[in-house]
Amino acid sequence: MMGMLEDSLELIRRGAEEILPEAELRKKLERGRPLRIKAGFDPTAPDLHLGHTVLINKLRQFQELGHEICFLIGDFTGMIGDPTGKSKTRPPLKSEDVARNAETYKEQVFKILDPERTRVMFNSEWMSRLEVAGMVQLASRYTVARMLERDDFSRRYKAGTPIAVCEFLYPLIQGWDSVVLKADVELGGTDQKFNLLMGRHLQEQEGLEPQVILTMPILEGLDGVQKMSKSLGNYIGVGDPPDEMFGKVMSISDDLMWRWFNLLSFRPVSEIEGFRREIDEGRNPRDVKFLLGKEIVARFYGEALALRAYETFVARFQKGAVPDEMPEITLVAEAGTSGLPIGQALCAAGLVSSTSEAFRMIKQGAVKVDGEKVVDRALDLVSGDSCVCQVGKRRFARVTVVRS
RNA sequence: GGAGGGGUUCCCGAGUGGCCAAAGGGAUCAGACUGUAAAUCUGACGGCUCAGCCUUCGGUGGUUCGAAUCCACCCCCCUCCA
Repeated sequence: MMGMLEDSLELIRRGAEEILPEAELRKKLERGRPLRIKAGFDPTAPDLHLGHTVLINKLRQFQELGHEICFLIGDFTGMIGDPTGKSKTRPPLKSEDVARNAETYKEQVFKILDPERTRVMFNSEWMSRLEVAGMVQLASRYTVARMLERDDFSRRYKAGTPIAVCEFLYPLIQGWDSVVLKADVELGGTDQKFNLLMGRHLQEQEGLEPQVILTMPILEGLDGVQKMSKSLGNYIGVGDPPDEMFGKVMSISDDLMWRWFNLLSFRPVSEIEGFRREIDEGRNPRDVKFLLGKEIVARFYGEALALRAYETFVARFQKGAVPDEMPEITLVAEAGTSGLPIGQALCAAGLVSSTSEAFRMIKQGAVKVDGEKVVDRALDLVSGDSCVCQVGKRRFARVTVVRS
């Protein structure tokens, strides 16, 4: 029995940044009862991405250890917008946006979690009943000075960027969720630490046993610098098609690859260290990145599709093949003309954002039609013909021009 | 409530009457080199019917041959005082 406890703690610790206080977690585990594990998600992003999965994978581990997961969707807090890590106030979301986003969360999270052992909840359920008086009372539980201790609040305050008063409510509400749920453990990113601790504070005030907090590192996005997020466009969505998912993994830097291995791979730590040694001894890092790409695609699509994504990648980029699948676009030439000017065609096909950009790309030798570099910006795509248009290495479309 | 400072192209940030589609940096995109890496180098980076033309400098009016630059009012942000 003791051995099992140690094994559980070992698993829980893997990848975690901090467990506060770890002694309390041990005590809770020793009781041998399933714990209520809470994790809150802001319904601002319409799609889950790999950054979210760092935390969700951890939830799943708890689940496998027999604990109960509260997957809390902050549909109420979403109306405020979590200020964490932002340099400026986020515009409040419309309630219909929140609802729609929440639905996609719910659908996607079960790609990883076991629905049987997951309670999906919305904090509007109790928050909308709190009313203004309750809100005021909640707001009286904490002082402005202590609020300003929070990292990003103090930074923004000092830097002179605005902080909306309602942003102070965010941590309070998140903490109150823990009170309502009687959470034993709350998980969050490291940037959530303040909010998670607020839960402890409020639970204690309410005479409850305070929750243990567990923070997970924030996953950097494709750029390797900023945290992965939809709004920064540096993400891999769990719903991305296999080829795209694989390609995006391959585009990360070698340094970032290790970070991703650390936080996303289920491989034993020793195996990952082995890869490092092999690369030091001359193995091409690309080949190790292939393994990471396959593992991640396989997690969402299975081994077979992962293998195919890999093969497609090799064919496409190592052998320079034109992709099998690309958007098929039909464009209409103006009446009385024999075709469509290349600039307009590329723009209409969505390969460039303006005809100005099209001309620029042509000038820079980035445009190919049926594999041939375009040098003449006056070129027309002839009506009735179908051709493969390419801008740069990655943007393709099969364009057919028809007479109006 | 009072005093002062400020809002410039995706971001930061120069520009204080014509030489401004607006310096510089970042981001981004393309080309070269590669491993669709990273780093580096080169170039581009408002739009269009593209050697020309049209629309931008918080908003609305005004002065002027001409305004991002001057004036008036309005909106927003910051700082200090209360």
